[in-house]
Amino acid sequence: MDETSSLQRRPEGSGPGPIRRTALHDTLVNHLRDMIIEGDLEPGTRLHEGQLGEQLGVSRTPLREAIKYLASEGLVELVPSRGAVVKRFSAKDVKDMLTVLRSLEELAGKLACEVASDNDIAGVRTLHDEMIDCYKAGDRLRYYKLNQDIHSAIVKLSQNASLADIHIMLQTRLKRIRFIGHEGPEKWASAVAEHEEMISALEARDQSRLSEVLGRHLFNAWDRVRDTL
Amino acid sequence: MDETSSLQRRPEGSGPGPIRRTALHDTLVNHLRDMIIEGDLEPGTRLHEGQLGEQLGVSRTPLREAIKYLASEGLVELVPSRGAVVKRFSAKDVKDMLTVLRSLEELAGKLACEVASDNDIAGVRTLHDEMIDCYKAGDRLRYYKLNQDIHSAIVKLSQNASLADIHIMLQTRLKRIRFIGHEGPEKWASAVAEHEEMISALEARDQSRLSEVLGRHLFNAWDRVRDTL
DNA sequence: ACAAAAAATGCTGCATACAGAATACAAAAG
DNA sequence: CTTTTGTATTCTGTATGCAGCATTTTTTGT
Repeated sequence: MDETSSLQRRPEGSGPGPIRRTALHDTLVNHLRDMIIEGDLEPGTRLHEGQLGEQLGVSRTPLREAIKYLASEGLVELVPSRGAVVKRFSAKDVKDMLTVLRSLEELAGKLACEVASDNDIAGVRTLHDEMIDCYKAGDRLRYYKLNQDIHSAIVKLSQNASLADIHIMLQTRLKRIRFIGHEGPEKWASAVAEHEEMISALEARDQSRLSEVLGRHLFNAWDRVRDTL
Repeated sequence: MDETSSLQRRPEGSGPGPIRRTALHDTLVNHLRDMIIEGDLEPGTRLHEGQLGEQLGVSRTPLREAIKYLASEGLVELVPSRGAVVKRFSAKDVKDMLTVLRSLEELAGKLACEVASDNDIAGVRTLHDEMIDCYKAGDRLRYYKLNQDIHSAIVKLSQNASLADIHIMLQTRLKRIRFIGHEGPEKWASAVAEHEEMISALEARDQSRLSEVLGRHLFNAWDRVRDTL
């Protein structure tokens, strides 16, 4: 039982932490989500309850609950009497998602310009500067993460919970795809340029310009991955 | 065991149906969703596994799975060690949802004008005419349902699966609210007028006009329910 | 009589057990 | 050699049982 690592209820006094230990359900959901996003579970793969449960050191019951949760999130598909399989997205699916995402980010941009505080905007600027550093240093992984953080941050500035929810959901579904699409240097440069524009538009609280840039940015993103599908 | 009706696995040869009988999971999810929407389970209510399960004639396991599914849908909230409670939406939450919904419907309108076939548009017209009949007959319940159907139909015309998904999700969350907001005659009339405009814009494939009407329609919808919160 | 501690109750969280469906395999017939 | 049918295995779907946490009630001390 040495290989069945890391997911079961924390054994003992795990630190003096009065920190509310995250429920197993959440842990499982996050873990499975990551496995799907990172490709450990490829699209079309059947989620084998017995095997997967043993592998994670959890019994079938909480595992099934987590799977149902993910099904509602749209990451896996439930087939009656046959369990769950990792959902496969077609090129059109991806394009459709990006279309919606674009619309949502345009909305978020407009709202953010209206309601965000100067302080919040400064926070985004900080993220942006960090990201630029990563770009210069060629640190793709951290760049990628900060990139996403910035988009999420702008959405948060809109102070619309529902918008943020859906945005995260779509981002999650798309993460798998973007994980693949590693664009070349020239496209990367243009993406960075778009980000520069975004920030300055945000700081100027220029609704239409920010909205336009966000839209263009995502449109280009589609252009960057369309071939890889 | 006479009162525990109707949800357990179909007893026997239930018809000669080669129809794939819906899995219990789906049935449960739909049932619980309806109970929440229709107010059988009010916001803040704890979903008592034992009691609820007995009431529905199902054991706790599938019930818990259904609850997790609904949690991901955003209808209930999971509280660690305390089960699930029906989520309560604040006035701002509703406004935020309507803001997003508006943006999505505007997008759907634009797309629909581009890609929908004449046939599909005719189908929406049919629904519309039916709805008008209900309006004239004062049949609020059917009017309400057709109203929603029309909006969903327009979204479907956009042929964007992701858009449709999210739209349904938001509509579901809002159903509870709309269930309450019974507007007066004058507001009802204006809503009908807006629908007239929608249809004619759609038939003319006038993107910007359709988009504008859809947006205005939802804005007014907010105006209609804002006091009731 | 009031406050604090301790016991008791009820519910959730997880694991296990059992039944039914689907699939894979094997044997037999064409 | 192919096809079909019967059987065996495997996995899902559901029920039940047990342990731990939360809350409420009771008891005890001042």
